[in-house]
Amino acid sequence: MESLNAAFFALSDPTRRAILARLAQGEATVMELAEPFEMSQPAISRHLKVLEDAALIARRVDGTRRPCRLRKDGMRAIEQWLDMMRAAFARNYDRLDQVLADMQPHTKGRQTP
Amino acid sequence: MESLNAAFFALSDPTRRAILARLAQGEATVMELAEPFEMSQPAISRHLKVLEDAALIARRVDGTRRPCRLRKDGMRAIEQWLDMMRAAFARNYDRLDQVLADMQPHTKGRQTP
DNA sequence: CGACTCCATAACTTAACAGTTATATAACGA
DNA sequence: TCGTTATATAACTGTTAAGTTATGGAGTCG
Repeated sequence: MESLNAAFFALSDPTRRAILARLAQGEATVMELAEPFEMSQPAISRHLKVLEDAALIARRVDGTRRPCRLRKDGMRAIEQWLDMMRAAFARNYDRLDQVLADMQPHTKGRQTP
Repeated sequence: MESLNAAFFALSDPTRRAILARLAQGEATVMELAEPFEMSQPAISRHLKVLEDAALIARRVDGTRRPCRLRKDGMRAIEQWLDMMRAAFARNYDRLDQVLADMQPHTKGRQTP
């Protein structure tokens, strides 16, 4: 899925995640979103474009402003992928020995003399 | 927060997601993981390193092989972030009037105090 | 030992990203 | 109309990513 690439990539940036967290509380304009960051407005505009292309936000037109709001499509795509992974994992993970193997702190394996 | 960067970034690549899907079915060596892809072995090794740094996989030592398996830490971090977002969103989005207001670009007046 | 397998690392190239400043557009307010 | 605000876009720069080939080490097996 091509859309997963964009969605996961968009979420890999802390500024963009912060923008999404802000938008979870409701609509906000570009300037309002930019305000908390030590970053130029064009930089924020580009982050917003990344989020929009990932179907994580949508914008509407209000005069000279472009209020942004969350869009759930991108999130849903991610959740579906996670569900799929979880299911596949659970299906093959019933074996207790593998569960136990997973619990060990990441092995360093010292076979080297 | 820092780990979310790495985890989301790791998942933004389709090759890496395919590797994870393969690992959901059980352990696999580097060569086994590389086999389905039209890509050199070093490329796969680097993808594996990205996944490992993101706490999405772990490797163990078995002779000359390095079998990889899924690790749930990275996934869990992502799920927690998604839960947090979902909660924040639901908290501010339950009110139907806001949903409706959000749908209609009705207001054009400024609220500037 | 010597050849072969498994894997990692280095060096390199190409492309994409994240930020900047400067500027353009469009709506608003006076 | 003119100045200001809100936003987008362009052009540029430094950084990082993803792939390649080449190579080397470590373990296995004849």
